[in-house]
Amino acid sequence: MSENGLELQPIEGLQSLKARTYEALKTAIFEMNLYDEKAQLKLDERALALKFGVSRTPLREALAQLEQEGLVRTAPRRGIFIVRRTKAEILEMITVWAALESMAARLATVVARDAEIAALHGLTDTFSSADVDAHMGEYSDANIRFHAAIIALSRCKLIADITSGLFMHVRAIRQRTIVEADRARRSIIDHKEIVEALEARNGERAERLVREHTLRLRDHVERYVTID
Amino acid sequence: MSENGLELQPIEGLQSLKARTYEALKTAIFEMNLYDEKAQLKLDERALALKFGVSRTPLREALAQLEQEGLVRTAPRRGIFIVRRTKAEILEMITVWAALESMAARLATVVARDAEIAALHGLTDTFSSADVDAHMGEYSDANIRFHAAIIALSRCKLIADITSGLFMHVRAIRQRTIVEADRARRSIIDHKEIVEALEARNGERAERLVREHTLRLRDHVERYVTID
DNA sequence: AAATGGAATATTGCATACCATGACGGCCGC
DNA sequence: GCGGCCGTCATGGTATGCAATATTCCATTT
Repeated sequence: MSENGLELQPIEGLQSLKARTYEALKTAIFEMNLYDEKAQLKLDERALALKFGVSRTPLREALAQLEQEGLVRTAPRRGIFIVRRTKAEILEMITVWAALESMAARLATVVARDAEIAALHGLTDTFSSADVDAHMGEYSDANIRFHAAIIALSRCKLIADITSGLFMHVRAIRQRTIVEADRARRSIIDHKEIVEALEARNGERAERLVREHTLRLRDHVERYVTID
Repeated sequence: MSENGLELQPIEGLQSLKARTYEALKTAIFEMNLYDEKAQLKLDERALALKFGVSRTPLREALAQLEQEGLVRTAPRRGIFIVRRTKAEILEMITVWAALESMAARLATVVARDAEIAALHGLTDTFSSADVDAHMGEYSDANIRFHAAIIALSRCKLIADITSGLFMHVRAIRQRTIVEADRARRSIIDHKEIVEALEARNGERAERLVREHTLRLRDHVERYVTID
């Protein structure tokens, strides 16, 4: 790459402390939400500042951003608390997801190129209904990428932004969700029907299929997943 | 209320400077976007701190939140810039709005009570197609409240939050939009059909009507509204 | 012994001072 | 005369210190 052999990737290493602290906190909060379950939801500014090796100022600015994003809630003289999503909130997120992805599918039938839609086959055809049980992990990955692909095909950056923000909150639950085999089989069928609708440029049908598919996920979570 | 007759509401008057600065900046940015058109997009931390009578610290925390929200962008040593939305971004926002409000209408057919749906008549029946021309201002208000009411009926707080965030960005454009009389007449008819679908508890139809209604607005903006 | 009030402590909110860095202008050299 | 380089200045980034307030515990009183 570089003429003198030095691996100098476009710097990128030196952002502001605020930005780096923001990212670090985000992942830290995510980790805590995953593993520590009921553990300490209370954070301490100075302890965090010490832990990250920065002053309280950039840390507080990062916290202000996270508060705006709804990940933490700061109570004066009480501490900073990690906001834990209730099951109702998770369900609302999946509902919004359904609305946005179904709209994305509609848009995709208008703006996506044939080749792009055809590429979706690579995320569905590799899994036959038979061997889903054996490769559940891989399928879960392909599942997520399939939905992300549809959103990308819509060319709507705002939908992509909002859904990625939602995904960040939901993935903790999603990983906890036991995806039974029969749901996966149904999912695969759904996906193939969605691809067919996209290829037929049938916006109404694609939208409806995606919506129903995701709303089924919501109902499943509502019935069988327990949070807290 | 209180046993000794004293009317003591929990003070509530004093928020943190950060919160108040945040609100003040938000409205200030909105005002600038409305009137100053091409005017100064560059802000100065110290000048703003002086203007608001606070130190740079709470001001910067408020700016961090606004940056997270996408209203401003801060460039080191260059200044803080008000982010101006492009027309494409506005169109994306209306598209997302269509997706969310149509989903809200669907949800409303399930969870809303009859009385709540009936209350929508108060926002539509007062305007006959005839006298729309005379009371365009009032109609514009009722129009906005009608859509807000549908979202409220869905009982989905997340949809309400996201759409109110979008509205904040779009209203500057919405106010600039010349709502011609024939669009208003069409709009009234649409609204009445939507109320009918809600009363009939026809989720599919309510969703479709709301979606098409809002997507028509998008197409109108795309064709006839110029930004910048 | 229990309850209440006060004091001490701990923790956040805010302000100020300093630092690092990029922009801009002047000066020097070609 | 023009262009490049260097120095100064302006501006956002960071650290630290002080003030305000909530919490908690202990002492005193009933």
